Amino acid sequence: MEKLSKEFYLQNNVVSVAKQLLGKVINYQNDGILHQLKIVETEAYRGFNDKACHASGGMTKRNTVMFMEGGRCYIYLCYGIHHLFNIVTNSEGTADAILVRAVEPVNQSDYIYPATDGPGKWTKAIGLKKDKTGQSLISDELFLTNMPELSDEEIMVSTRIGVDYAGKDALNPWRFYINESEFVSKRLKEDFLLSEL
DNA sequence: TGTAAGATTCTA
DNA sequence: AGAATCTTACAC
Repeated sequence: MEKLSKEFYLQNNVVSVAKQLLGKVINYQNDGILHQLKIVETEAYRGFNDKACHASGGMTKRNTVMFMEGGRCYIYLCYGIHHLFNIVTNSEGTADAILVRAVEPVNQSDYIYPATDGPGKWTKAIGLKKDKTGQSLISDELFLTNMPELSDEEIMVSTRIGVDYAGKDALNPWRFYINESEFVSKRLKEDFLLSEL
């Protein structure tokens, strides 16, 4: 499959890119194994005007990579335990990023993996940790491959999980997931299909 | 140097 | 519903 190019990550609408990422495959070379995981759940975080975003208070040591040019990963430690993986998008100076909340193994033999139905779970399953933050997604070690775009009838829209502290911004419908996937981390009763928007 | 708060997960 | 667990950010 074709590797996603720099141009894909440089798009300036992070909410749109979060939708486009559904169905695409994360390829991660680790321990001599090429892990291939299909993205089934994402959340968009906007650098500007989004209190839920780590960059809303400006640049810090942790979030510096979010301000860099799109096409890198931003991985941080959550609750002292979980390594959460984000895809940085847009041009340099704009701190947009997309959290990958759930994936499913591509190959049948990969189902030996531990659970991959949560943002902290899937990174643990393949040994992807915060020491890889800033890593290019156009590298041989870590990259995404393209897949046919999904239709609006297959995509569910939702509010983002665990960001109540963000007040009004917590209401933004910026979480997306593949409805038919068994690996989605959480379903809310108010979620709806993108085609019904 | 001290402290409060997590983009979560697991258990009771 | 509550604990686990520790880095990060920011106040003093």
